[in-house]
Formats: sequence, structure tokens, C-alpha cells
Amino acid sequence: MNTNFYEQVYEVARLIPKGRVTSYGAIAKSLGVAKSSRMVGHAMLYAGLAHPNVPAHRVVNSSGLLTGKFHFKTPDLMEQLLAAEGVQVKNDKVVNFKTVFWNPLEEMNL
DNA sequence: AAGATGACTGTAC
DNA sequence: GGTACAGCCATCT
Repeated sequence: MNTNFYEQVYEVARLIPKGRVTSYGAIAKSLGVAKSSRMVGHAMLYAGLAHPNVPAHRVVNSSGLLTGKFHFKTPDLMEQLLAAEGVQVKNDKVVNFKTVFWNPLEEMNL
């Protein structure tokens, strides 16, 4: 699909360190399309098909809520993966979200 | 071409 | 902090 935009989303998503999470808006903002946060989520749908190894489970909404868990192979997979990386998930929500939050802009600004 | 949809976000109550 | 509403924008029907 020529979606270079998606490629960038995947690239940023892959940069997320293990045990950390980020938000769709943060990724969108780092790509200069903060207003298209929804497109980031849409790109994540393709993540499992176009690019394996894209840790889409590390991307949550601005509240740290696992909004996309139902789009995974199984609804439990997302929190399973997060838990396996040391990210505690409670009630479909990332615990200490502000603490484990990883800002893509930080990496890009280096 | 126009309307509906969605893995979102920010503001308001 | 939870619910409600509006703004945004690519994709699909």
C-alpha cells in the first residue's frame, strides 16, 4: 500500500525499549502528525501483517489503557506480553503509566 | 462523491 | 477519575 507513513510508525514502535510503553499521540507527534493519532492506531492494525516484530502491545492510549487489546490474536495477548516485559497491567490499564511511559521525541532528539 | 468508521485526544461537567 | 462531546483525518462502502 505504499504507506510510508505506516513504516515510520512501525519504526518508532520498534524503538520502544522493553518494559516501556508509549501512546498513539506521542508517536503521531514525533512524526509531525499529532492530529492523526487515529492513523497511528490504524497503522498498528497492519503491524501484525506487514511487519512482524512490531511491539504494538507497547502502544496504548493517552490514559495508559489497552484500547487495542481486542485487536490482537487474543484479547489477553497484549497484557500477557506487557506483563512478560515487566509492565504491570491492572484492569486493562498500565500501572504506573507515567513512570513506564517512553517518549519517542526523547530518542529522536538525541 | 458523500457518509460512516475507528487500536485517539483534549476539554467540559 | 469517569462520562459525554467535539475535533481530526485516512480508509472503506
